[in-house]
Parts: sequence; structure tokens; C-alpha cells
Amino acid sequence: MATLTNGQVDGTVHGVGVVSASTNGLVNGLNHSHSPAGCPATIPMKDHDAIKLFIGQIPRNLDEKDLRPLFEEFGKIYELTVLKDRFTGMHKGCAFLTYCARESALKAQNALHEQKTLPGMNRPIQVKPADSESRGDRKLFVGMLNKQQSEDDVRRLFESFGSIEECTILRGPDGNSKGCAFVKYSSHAEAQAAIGALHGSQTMPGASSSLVVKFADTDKERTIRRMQQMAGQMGIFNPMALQFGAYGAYAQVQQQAALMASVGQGGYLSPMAAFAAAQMQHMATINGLPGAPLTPTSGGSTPPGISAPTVTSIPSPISVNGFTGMPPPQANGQPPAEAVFTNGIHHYPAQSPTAADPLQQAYTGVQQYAAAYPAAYGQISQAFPHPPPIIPQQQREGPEGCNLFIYHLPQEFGDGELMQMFLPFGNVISSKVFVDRATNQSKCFGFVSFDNPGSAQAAIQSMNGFQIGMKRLKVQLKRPKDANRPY
DNA sequence: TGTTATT
Repeated sequence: MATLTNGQVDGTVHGVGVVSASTNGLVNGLNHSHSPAGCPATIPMKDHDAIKLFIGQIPRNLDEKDLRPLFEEFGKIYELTVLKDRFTGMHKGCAFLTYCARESALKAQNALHEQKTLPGMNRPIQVKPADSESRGDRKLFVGMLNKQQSEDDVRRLFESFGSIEECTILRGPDGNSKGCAFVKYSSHAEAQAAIGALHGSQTMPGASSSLVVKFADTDKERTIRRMQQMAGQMGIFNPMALQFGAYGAYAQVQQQAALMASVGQGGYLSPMAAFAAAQMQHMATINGLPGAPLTPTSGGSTPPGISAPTVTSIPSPISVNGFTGMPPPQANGQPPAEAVFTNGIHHYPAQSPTAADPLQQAYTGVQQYAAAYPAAYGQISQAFPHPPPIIPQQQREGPEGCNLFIYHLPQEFGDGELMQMFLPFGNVISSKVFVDRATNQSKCFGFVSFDNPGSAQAAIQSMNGFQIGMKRLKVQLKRPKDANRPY
């Protein structure tokens, strides 16, 4: 190692040749007995701003251990990987190198890039930030703009930090600004300066947060974002799916559908039963056992013969009538037959007051299932050999009169649970629970859109005032965008 | 009361 001074490395082709000719013994000794000065032999940590370097024009007979000494001259190496063909394992003549310190990378790049030629190569070594690091180099993404701001407005905001090659406001098909833009400078340094000065520096009128200024996504990042969006639309980020993956979640939906079919009489299932079924599955799968997601509601509808204490934790039909002006419960604790839903649709067929209602059946059914086959929730996906078709939820809002605002949702409800709860009333084209971006916690309100106003009205009639725990759902038409302006 | 958006 003593021969590998900076002077020699900076020098001639011959100097580098010495390195490669002698590396084997040298590196072995170094790696096992030596650490760079001041760096104890610990798991390497890299700086947050470390740069991944691309190393090109490497002779194919040099592997990592041969290369390491050459680059260790400039600092502690975090990772060094020679690129190899995925199938043949053949050396591709290049490598990726990350130093623990950003400074080391800059030093190495300055000292080595195009400065010498390794033995057997006819072009000089390449040492430069990997493509993956370039992050569009000079191109910025600007977010949280006012939607009224024009290209010129944005230019004015950014022009003092460098020369702007390109400035584009992102617009929807209708030409309306999406509140963000791309700004491309002629150099990375200018872009960096703009980030430092402008990111978070101000909040545009009407924007929900302060100005965002960052390097634009690379293609790779964009792909990842797309996938995440897709995943979100599939609902695989709900807690149920976190446990089993999207595939398992699909299986659960199937399971629930089967459950509903078996419970619903005449093809209809009460919303409460649907809700309960969804909720029970949710809890059963999350906790491993049926929990008590919903606190007891006033009254109590446990029919004779069903005495499991947890049964009372399911919302009873009676709890539905809280704010809906429905007839009061009868002495036996059952709602009057046909009385619960006043929307003209018989979700809830008349039945004997003494018979266990679909809700109870659903609940006890799931309870028994979960208790008897604790592993089945995980295995059931094997019954579905192909993944479900992906139907992205593009449409956010339905027509006027079809969109509901729902408040006082249980904290643990996500988009999926919200949809499950409103599915019995019609075709739900979207469901959205608002989530605090910082904490990822539900804000306990959301939106559901149907494809027709009748379903929305039916849902309001049945679900407004629906009691869950200590709270009652508030279900009403979503306020139109420009309504209720005091001016 | 439909959110932070990536040509």
C-alpha cells in the first residue's frame, strides 16, 4: 500500500500498472489487518449526501479486491461493485463506487477521471457520478405553486439563481395548472442554489403548504411512484393487505363475497351485515382473533341464543336509527321488520323477530371461521391461482349529487373499509379516507362517490347517524366546490 | 369537504 501515494496515482499509466500487478497480496493484507486511519473496523456508514460513482474503462481482469486499493487512496469505501453480466457473470469493464464521504468521491473524480489509462485499456479511466445520481442534474420540480401562476411568474421567481433553459408549468388536459412546474437551469450548481434559497421559503396564496423546490424525478423514480400510486389504488396499503399482500387481500374480498352471498337472503345483504363482515374480517385478520372494534351501542340486539360477549360489539340495526328518524326499537331489542331502511330498497328482508339476523350470522360465522382456521386467511390465496385484474380507480368524483362526505369514521378505517361500508347502496366509483400526511393517521373523514344520486341518497338515509363506538357517522352530500362562499 | 402534483 505504501506505493500507492496520490502522487503515483496522479502520475503515469505505469504507476497504475504497478497497482494492478501487485494488488492481490497487497489487498489481502490491507483488508484484514488494516483500516484507514481513524476508521475502526465497523460496518461502513455513508454520508447522507454521498455520491455513487461510475467507474469506466476497467480491465476485465481486475475485480473488486484489485480495484479497492486504487480508490481507497481517496477515502473510506462504502461500496464497490464491479458490474457483471446478469447471466454469464462476465465482467463488464465498469463498476459502481460509493465512498462513505461525499468529499472522497469528489477527490477521486478530480484525481482519476480521464487522468490515466489502466493497463490494457486504450481509453482513460472514467470516474464520474453514476447516471442514477444525476437526478436530472439541473432540472427542478417545483410544487405548491399557485395555480394562477404562469411560466413567466415562475421564471421571475427563479431567474436570480442562474440562467433558466426551460420552464414549464404542468397542466391538465383542460389547460389548468396543476400547481407545479419544471425549471431547468444550465448547471447543477444553479439548480442547487435555487433549492437552497426557495424550498419552503414561502407559501403561495391558496397553496396548502410552502413552496416545494427539488430535483425532478429520474425515470426510475417516476416508475416507482407510478407503481406506488397503482398500489394505492388497489388498496394494498390498507392494514389487511399489509398482512397478506395484495393477493391475500383479493382472496379476502372473495371470501367476503362468499360470506355475503351466504348471509344475504334473496340476494341482498343489509349494510350493517356488510359493514360488520368487512369489519370483522379486518379485525380477525389484524389481531388474529376477532376483536372489539366497535364499542357497544345503546340498546342491544343480541338475539336469544347468541351470547358471545363480543357480539355486542357489533353495531346493531338499532344503532342505525340514531339520527335518521327511524322508528324506535321495540321491546325485544329488534328493529321493526322493514323499518330500518326507508329508502324503498329492501336491503333487510323481513324476518321473524326471534331469528338471528344476518348481521349476527355473519359475525358468528366469521368468528367461528377465524377461530377454527387461524391459518386459513393466509392460505386461502392459494385457491386463486391468478392475481386479480387491476382496475385503477381513476375517477375521483362522481356527478353532482352522487358524492358523499362522511365524517366520524373510525380511526382505523381506510379507503377499503369505507368502500365496503357503502357498497350495499350502489356502485361505489371511489372512496377516499383523508390521511394526515405527517402521521399517516386517518383524519376520520372521507368521501364516497356513487354513479347515481339514488344510491347516494339511499346511503345517506341508512348510514347517516350510524353509530360506531361512541361516535355516529355523519353522512351528507359533499359540498360543491364553490358553495358556501360567504362573499 | 377530493390533499403533495413529475413533461
